[in-house]
Amino acid sequence: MYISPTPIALAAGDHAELSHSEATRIQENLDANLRFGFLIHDVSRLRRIVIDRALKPLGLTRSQWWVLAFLSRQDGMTQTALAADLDLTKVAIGGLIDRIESGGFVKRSADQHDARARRVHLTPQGQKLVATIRENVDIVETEILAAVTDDELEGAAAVLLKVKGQLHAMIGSDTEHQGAQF
Amino acid sequence: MYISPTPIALAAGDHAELSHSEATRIQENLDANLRFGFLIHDVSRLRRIVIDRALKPLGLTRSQWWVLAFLSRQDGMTQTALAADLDLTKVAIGGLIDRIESGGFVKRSADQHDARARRVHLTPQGQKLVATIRENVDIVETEILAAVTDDELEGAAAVLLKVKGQLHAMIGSDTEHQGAQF
DNA sequence: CGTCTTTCGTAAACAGGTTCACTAATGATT
DNA sequence: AATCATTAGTGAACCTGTTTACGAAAGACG
Repeated sequence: MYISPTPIALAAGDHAELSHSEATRIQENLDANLRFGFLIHDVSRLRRIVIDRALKPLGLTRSQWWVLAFLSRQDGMTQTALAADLDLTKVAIGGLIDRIESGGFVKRSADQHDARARRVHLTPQGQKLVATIRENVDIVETEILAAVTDDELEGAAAVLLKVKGQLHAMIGSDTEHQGAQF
Repeated sequence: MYISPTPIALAAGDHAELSHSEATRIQENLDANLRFGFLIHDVSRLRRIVIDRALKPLGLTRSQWWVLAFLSRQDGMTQTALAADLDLTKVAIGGLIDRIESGGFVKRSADQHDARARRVHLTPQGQKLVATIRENVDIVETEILAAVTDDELEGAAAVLLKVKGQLHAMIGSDTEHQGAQF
């Protein structure tokens, strides 16, 4: 295992033997990096909570709504196609659709030309719901970002895009698709 | 249920009857907002994947490491205290510690003064591991942010902090604690 | 026409979260 | 001292995701 030459035993509490300025500068950079990671994590988590809470009275979770949203753009997708678009495994999609189907918002049907594939269709009930929910999500999303200006948003988005690109590069070229263009 | 006056039937594909400039301007703002939400979500998800993958050979998950990290700052916390610091429910902490304990990195002990409380201690094995893992996480975190400058990072962090504040306000004053000061 | 490989979906077992309901112990209050 | 509310931790049921393993159908190719 590779061991970093940088002394990081902060947690253990001993960084007394280092030259102050240099050690703290490095440490501060590391901490800034870590803090940014936590910040991302926190914002994402809180956003999830807020949106889920807004959706709860409508009887759907955010993941389930997300599936419906994709289906409303292209009805009758196969589960594999959905999995690719939503960046989930086929197994995860399978379970998700199980639950949405038991709620009556979606229906599976056999593909005409491929006996393995099962195509997923919105029911009329699902079609009705998806527009309503989209509105609710928009409202919440707008409220979340009410505290920042358009310029700030744009700048932050640009930075996050860079980070996302770097993450993709680290994960490897097998996950190159760009995700939702919603 | 409140229905937004803004026409958002984008998903259904009909926005032809609206005056172009006004409708598209509104729509573009909404889309920008939504895109930002997805971006946050994506970056958070990818970051999770990258860090988990780096930690996997060490035999721990990110959540488990995170518990160890907090314990390394303050050994012998109660589960409830851990739950508050990590922003998890007591149940989640309970299960997490079950798994960490079965890995031998942590040990529960009875509190001397409160028969209900169980204090969680790092084992020597856990102490050894936590420093190593902290290094690995730092390395990965630094690599993730290698593509952006310090200034960009700072600016984006400021925006995210605003968003986080807004999210906290939306969730309510019951979740006011500031989270990790790592 | 047979193999051989790939692809679609599912099952099982697990990690990580949630809420709701419960126990047991503590502490406050009468 | 007896009661009553609060707190610490767990159990059960659920949702969301993973990896691994599999069956069944499709496609490729000698």
